Amino acid sequence: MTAQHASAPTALGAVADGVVADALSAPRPLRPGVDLLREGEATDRIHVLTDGWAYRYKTKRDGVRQVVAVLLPGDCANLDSVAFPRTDYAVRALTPARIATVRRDRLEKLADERSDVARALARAAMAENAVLSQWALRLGRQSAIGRLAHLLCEMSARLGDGDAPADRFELPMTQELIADTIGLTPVHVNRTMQQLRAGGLIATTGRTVAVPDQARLRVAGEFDPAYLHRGTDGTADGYARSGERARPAA
Amino acid sequence: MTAQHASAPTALGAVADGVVADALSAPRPLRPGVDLLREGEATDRIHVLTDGWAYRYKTKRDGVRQVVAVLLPGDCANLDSVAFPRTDYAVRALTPARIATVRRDRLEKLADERSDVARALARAAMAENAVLSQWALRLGRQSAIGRLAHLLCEMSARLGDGDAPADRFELPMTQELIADTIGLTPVHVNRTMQQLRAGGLIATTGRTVAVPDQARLRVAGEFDPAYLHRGTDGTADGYARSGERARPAA
DNA sequence: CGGGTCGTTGACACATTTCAAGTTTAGTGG
DNA sequence: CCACTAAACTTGAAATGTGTCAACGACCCG
Repeated sequence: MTAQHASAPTALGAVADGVVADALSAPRPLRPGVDLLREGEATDRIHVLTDGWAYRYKTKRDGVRQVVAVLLPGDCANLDSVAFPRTDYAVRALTPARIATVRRDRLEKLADERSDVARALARAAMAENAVLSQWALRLGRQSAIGRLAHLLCEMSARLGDGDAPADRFELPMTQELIADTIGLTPVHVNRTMQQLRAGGLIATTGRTVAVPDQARLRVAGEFDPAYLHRGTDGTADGYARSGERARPAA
Repeated sequence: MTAQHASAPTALGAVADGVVADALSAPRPLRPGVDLLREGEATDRIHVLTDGWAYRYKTKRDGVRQVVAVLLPGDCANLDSVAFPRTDYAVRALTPARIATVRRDRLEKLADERSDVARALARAAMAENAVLSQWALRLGRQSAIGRLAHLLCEMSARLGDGDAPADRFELPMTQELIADTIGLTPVHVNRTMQQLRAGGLIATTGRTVAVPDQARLRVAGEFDPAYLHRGTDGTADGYARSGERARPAA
């Protein structure tokens, strides 16, 4: 990796990673709870999280929130600002974090000159798409316990190493934030979490989550990591899928 | 427009439109209820809907569905197949439809040669992202009546002309499909629809929906069309936003 | 030690689902 | 053009998952 500042590979993928990473500014620290971007705000920079956790969220006029992405180091906070300068979401640090940036015009120029950069941008956007679609399924059609299990599976997978999910990880999200992520009430998240604990699906100590049996948690959350697109990457995408088929057409 | 076959502009935007449209195959007809793509299937083609309606959906093992996109003429069925050959959703025709395709390798080549094509792909993916985020907010945090109103606003806006939403339009979706789109039960969609009718927010005759007062429906659905990114486009994005701000940090 | 955030509990309200009929509409063949 | 069928839409009553309200407890940090 030829990165100048960033300490983790970005979500842009191997090829374009070096090029873009070199263009990133030195990371700037951000305190927990502080907004990196506000809803409806215009920005001329693309922000990459290099350390810590952050999240992207949308707010209704009554103040109710929905988290639409949990960001880990390497993730891009506002990828779509490449195309649409004005964000329709806010981004907030969850833990102490560090943020590197590239100016949009610089990234546009890079994308113009190097097609692999442009394609990496497209690819990253499409990967986010897959995650958001999965969240839609979860929010629209899964029970409280299923949604929570699914979220925990996702975090475990993302925090894990390659294909191996983390069997034990720090989850700095408060129950309120989890609620805003899976579309529930904080109280109900609490109760649902107790169900998972009672069922032996997870164990918690402070903010550490332990997953004794990934398989069981995945069943509970109906989780299949394919949508995260973290496999042996490249353009080919090495997941064995079960050839499920849709309901016959009427 | 220099399109060879496609009769409508694609979602790729003005610049790349011509180039890509020229590469599209002649549209092939598709009967309602037939799957264009199945979940987990690999494909080497990008499909563009040229006529009719279609939808993208995901299915849980128990058969429960969630629609993750409603496709109108010009929309791309599987944009992300550019990066990930295997789709994690299915696509099905809702009305008699027609589909044009480009081979992935051909599109990749185009994207490599012409950075405006690559950027149009990225832009299209990011636009889908914005819609999916909005859907997440809707599914996670809106009441039944709000979700339905929001969906109707969205369809009205998309079917309208430029900035002007359609005050009257055909909605070929069954109540069951609407239910699968907004994460409700068909019965409840029915009842919710009656509420909207009773409140004078919509009027229906067969599958024609009339919206007597867009403003009122938009209030009910907490709808702001900005996320659709259909304004005076280009890279600059001409929406006036209200400078809302997030809740103070802590 | 004090104040605040976060987690936990209980009792209750309510939106939405479920189940189980009908009724209307649209399509098809005689 | 009518009879027949299946799909779509409606309706009602009862079950239930999740939300709401309100309080208390645990922990952390200054």
